[in-house]
Amino acid sequence: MVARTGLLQIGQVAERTGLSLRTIRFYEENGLVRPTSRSGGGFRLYSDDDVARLEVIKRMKPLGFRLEEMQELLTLLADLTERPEDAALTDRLRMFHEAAAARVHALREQLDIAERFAADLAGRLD
Amino acid sequence: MVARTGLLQIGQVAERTGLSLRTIRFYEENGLVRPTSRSGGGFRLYSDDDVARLEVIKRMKPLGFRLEEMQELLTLLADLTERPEDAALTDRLRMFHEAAAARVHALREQLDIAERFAADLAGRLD
DNA sequence: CTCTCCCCTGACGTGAGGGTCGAGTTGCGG
DNA sequence: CCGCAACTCGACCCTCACGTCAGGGGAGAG
Repeated sequence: MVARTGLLQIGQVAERTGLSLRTIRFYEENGLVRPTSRSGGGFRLYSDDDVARLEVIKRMKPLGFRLEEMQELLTLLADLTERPEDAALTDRLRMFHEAAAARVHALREQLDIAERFAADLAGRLD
Repeated sequence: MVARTGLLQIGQVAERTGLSLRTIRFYEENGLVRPTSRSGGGFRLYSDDDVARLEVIKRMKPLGFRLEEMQELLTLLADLTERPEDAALTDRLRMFHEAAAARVHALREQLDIAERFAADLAGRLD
């Protein structure tokens, strides 16, 4: 039985987020999400905040950022909620937004090409 | 000066297709596109058909097929133009089309998530 | 001839994970 | 308390589609 402390084991986190155990551990190795604590035996124990962080990463993934960049963006967003006035932070965020917009554009083009190719294939099926 | 035989060196093909030299060579290593011939010194010489083949591959890429699958699809399409009656070929093509449609769907979802995330970022820039 | 490109092969690196393994942990039922 | 199934651990190798680097060869201009 899991304690009602709200801490989850990696398997439960995986179920909740749709990420694989391996992926979650991989993110930790790369400094993206460290579990709040460990059990006596060494099991990773995640807080709701940890899970939220993982879910943000999951939402970022389609943008094609690298893990390193996602890490930067996560800490940037955290810093910004603490010091929203900081111009340097805002500038950095603007750059991320531009990159995201560019990526959205690229994704739209890919979708377009993919749709046309699928239509071509369909045309062959007469 | 390049001979007017219509044969292109790899660099010219790269320029024409937007693929990198490395990528073109890699495709050859994996049996996707073999240059029609070689110069005396061993330079790859590509015909227009070769280039067309590369361009088909480029259009397939957003669908996320693996190189092996692209190769199969390319030969399948070639076989189909020769024997359009063959039911086995048509079936195989139908499977490719289904996979393509699924991938298009997935791409659309990714685009959706990406757009929402970009909008979130924009919202932070007030 | 040299100079300057362009091209060659071969080997190793990278990014984001996936698979597998043997060993240790947890916690329930009895 | 013991047994046991389910869960987890770290460590390792595998994959895919290239990028990158090293060391060399070919083509044509001057």
